[in-house]
Amino acid sequence: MKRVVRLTDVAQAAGVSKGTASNVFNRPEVVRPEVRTRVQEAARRLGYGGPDPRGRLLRAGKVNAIGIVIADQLSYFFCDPFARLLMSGIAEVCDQHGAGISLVSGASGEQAAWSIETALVDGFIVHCLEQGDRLIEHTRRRNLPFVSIDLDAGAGTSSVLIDDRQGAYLAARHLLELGHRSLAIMSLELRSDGRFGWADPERLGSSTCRVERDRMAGYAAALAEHGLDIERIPVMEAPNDLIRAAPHADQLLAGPDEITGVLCMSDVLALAVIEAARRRERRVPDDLSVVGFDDIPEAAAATPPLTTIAQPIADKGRRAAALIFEEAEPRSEVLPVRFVERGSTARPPAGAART
Amino acid sequence: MKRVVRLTDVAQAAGVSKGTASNVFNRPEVVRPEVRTRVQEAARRLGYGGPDPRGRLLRAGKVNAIGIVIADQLSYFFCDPFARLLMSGIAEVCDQHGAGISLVSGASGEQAAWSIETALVDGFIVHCLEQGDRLIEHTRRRNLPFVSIDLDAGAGTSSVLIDDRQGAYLAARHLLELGHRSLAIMSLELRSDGRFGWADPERLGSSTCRVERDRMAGYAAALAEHGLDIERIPVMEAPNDLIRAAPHADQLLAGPDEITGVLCMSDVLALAVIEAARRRERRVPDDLSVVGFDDIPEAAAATPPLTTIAQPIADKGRRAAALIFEEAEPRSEVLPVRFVERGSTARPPAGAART
DNA sequence: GGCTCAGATTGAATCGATTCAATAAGCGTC
DNA sequence: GACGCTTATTGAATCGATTCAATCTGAGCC
Repeated sequence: MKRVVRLTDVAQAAGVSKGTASNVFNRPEVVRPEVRTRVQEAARRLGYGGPDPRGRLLRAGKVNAIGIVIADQLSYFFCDPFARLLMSGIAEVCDQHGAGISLVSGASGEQAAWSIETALVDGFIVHCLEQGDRLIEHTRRRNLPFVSIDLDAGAGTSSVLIDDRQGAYLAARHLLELGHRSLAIMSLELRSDGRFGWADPERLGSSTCRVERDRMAGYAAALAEHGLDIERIPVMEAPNDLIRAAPHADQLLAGPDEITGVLCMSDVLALAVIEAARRRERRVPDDLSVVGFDDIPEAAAATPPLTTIAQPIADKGRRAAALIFEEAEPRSEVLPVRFVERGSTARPPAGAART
Repeated sequence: MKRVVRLTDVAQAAGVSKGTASNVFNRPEVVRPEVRTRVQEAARRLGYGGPDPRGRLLRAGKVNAIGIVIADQLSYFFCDPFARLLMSGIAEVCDQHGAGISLVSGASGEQAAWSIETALVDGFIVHCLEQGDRLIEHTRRRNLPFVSIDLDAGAGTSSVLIDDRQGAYLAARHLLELGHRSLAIMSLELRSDGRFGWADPERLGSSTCRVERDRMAGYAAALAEHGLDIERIPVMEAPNDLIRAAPHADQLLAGPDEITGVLCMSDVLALAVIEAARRRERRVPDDLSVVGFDDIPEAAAATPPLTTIAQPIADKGRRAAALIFEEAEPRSEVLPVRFVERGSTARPPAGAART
């Protein structure tokens, strides 16, 4: 394989200096037309691919792209509805600024650190529920502007958040006001250890993830108002993915107590529960009420349409990207949540109601 | 703003040479523990963010990311169902190779060339229907491995394709065999000039886009077998987007002739037609048959579920990415298409059938 | 012809790292 | 104490471009 053509080679072939050759490509107007064509001629003859961005980059400094870090595989970006909406918000703002997007996966531990350290970007947006602190730490080391989404990055860094506690509170209050007393919680991963299934109270308390902790606290507050103790409520932890959540949803509904309402920490989990209910021939909402969280587009289109807590997902992305480009002082933005009542919740079946 | 800390600064502060400092970060095992900690100490004190990838890159050569070029805005990646599937296939293979993904938009002319020229990637995958040649040309100049999807890039470059002609042929034959004779075509953009609406035969012939041309040829072949001339068939050109296609779908159905079947060049267009039919109170498939193309997940979930031509979209992405990483001789791969009959097609209404 | 001045071209310095041949240091042996 | 051997460290070369002060060129004018 013959060596690749460099700017120097072109300059030499055209009989001009490197500086002039560089100008031909970057400020063609300053070089005499005949010289310009001579250089272009030489470039074509040698098959020169234009100034190598690697060299240029070093001098110019700016990459003109921002990196999005997630804790999952890259394919997650395009499969998960939440991630897609978030990304389209980010992409919108990047389009406006003519910046590119680099996707960085923090999936495998070792790899993650390296991916973040070597990502060629001008700034980072970090989004992840699990593993957040680890990735944030790596990202912070890069000394680049960065914004975290749904992650409390501590002082000195920007973040875009919602009031998860309030959202969860509204969801739980809704079911309680309908008269439900036999509730269960379908939870996202509480600790980043890949263990799913029934979660005991000890595990609830020790959750390392802010989002899950706050939502749990919101549920707890609403329950307490109705004299219920969250530690007495069955909590099932499941991966946020329709397929992998299915067995856990089944297990939840197969539990000993007859549950009349399920509080789900995401719409995807809620849809999994509805699916599981269908398999067990329990009708939603007549036999079982389900509340989601997020309000992804699939929520409104589901049968029955999902009662859920709406959060402005695309806005989250837009705001995060905007914060990167603003280069303003680090600050946190909290976006509003909203309760959306649709068809997946109703009063509990007459027989099951108890005070 | 104080200047950023460089490796040199750290080396100096720790009283070692630049070479040793570099080793501390890249091959820590070769430097004596006490020196190592001394350097790490200095790095921490100065707030050094680790070796700057820009410098490293120049020396090392490899970026460890591939670029995906599209003709649309970046947000298209996350909105269009086809693009999403394609990307998840690409992402899967990238995950396996531990490579990142950079999204490159070729949306605005000027910008496009620059984005491609300056993208920091080891290779390109180009996907676009319109504007293909222009983008391919820019990409080829980079002298990097590249693969085009759905685009005939000519000899010397790899591409992943499907047999568009055959797919379209199968779609048209299906409607014709059901007895439809009053057909219309809902077409993707035939020329990259942003003009939509009724397309005259002259425009059909001069299409600059391979995919559209081949599909049109497939339709024409099936029509010819039943003695019909494609030039006599109304063709409506529309943007491939549920919302922007709506007015064109309306216009198509409002046409003078009573149409009983619509051949759509994509599922998105087909869904737009079904929507338009619903608005005009024409029942699908009883009053109107609709055939799509692509078989996106939404096709099976639609009401009625869409009869369409299935193509292996995620596989296209997987194969394209694989070709990049293989670094094999350029070659073209043609993936299979398959006719999928669902609920959006039926015999034409009795009154409308004519021979 | 000599002088001025604007515009074109040059060439050295720079960006921030990695690499590797050469050197230095440390250690055991005879 | 000299010799070889291993291991650690150094320093210069390199990657591929951009930038800018200095130099060169040539036209216009007196």
